[in-house]
Order: sequence, then structure tokens, then C-alpha cells
Amino acid sequence: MTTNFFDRVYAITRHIPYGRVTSYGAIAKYLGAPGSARMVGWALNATKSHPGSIHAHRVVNRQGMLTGKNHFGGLEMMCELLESEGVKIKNDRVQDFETLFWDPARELTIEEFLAL
DNA sequence: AATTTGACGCGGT
DNA sequence: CACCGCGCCAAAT
Repeated sequence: MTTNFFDRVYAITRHIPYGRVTSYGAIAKYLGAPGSARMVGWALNATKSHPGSIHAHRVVNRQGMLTGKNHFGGLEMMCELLESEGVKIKNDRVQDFETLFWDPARELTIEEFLAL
């Protein structure tokens, strides 16, 4: 818990289940910084330079919109990545967002929690 | 060391 | 419905 706010975001993002999505705010809140969703976005930005599998494309804003798609190196990339996981995107918005939404505080498993 | 910025969230106008 | 501003806090310049 030292420092890296980033690492925490990485950890959570890394554990987002396949075909599920979460929001910046949810992650921020889980990190104990409700309202600091920006930090999550900022951290995710560093994620692209981070080695390893961090499914940043599974993180969308609270409306389920792919707001960060322009940071994926390709505007359609994020969309395709999600659709390839079974997440349907329409007009930059995740369909059935409520259903696919993964709340870390609610669905994070023990082992994942420990890995955090 | 100070200022700007940012992939958000939410209420207000 | 569109636009505005504030809060939140760390990293980058």
C-alpha cells in the first residue's frame, strides 16, 4: 500500500474476469478513493506501458462507454477486443453493462484479494 | 517546488 | 438535453 496507486489498479484490472467489465469509479472506490476515478484512468494509461496482461479494455466509464478507446492505439481495437470476449458494443457503449459489470468489492475472490 | 493534466463522477444550471 | 463546474489525488512536465 505504499505507493503505487497504479499497482493496485493494475492488480484489479488484471483480475477482471473474461467477458466482464467494470468502471473506473468502482475500482477507485474499491481502492478507498471514491470519487478519484481519474486516478484509475491515469493509472490505466500507464497500463499500456506495463508489461503483462492488463485488460484495460475491460474498464469503461460508469455508463459503459469506451471512453478510453482512443488510448488503445486504435479506436476500434478496444471495441473489437471486447466483442471478441462476447461483450457487445453499440455506439461505443457496452450492451448489458449492468449484467456484465464486475464489481471488485462484490465479486473479487479471496485468492484474488490476496494476490492484491 | 509549483502548475497542469487526466481513459471520471455527479450535481447544478 | 447540453453544457459547466467542482471534487478527488497522483503523476508528468
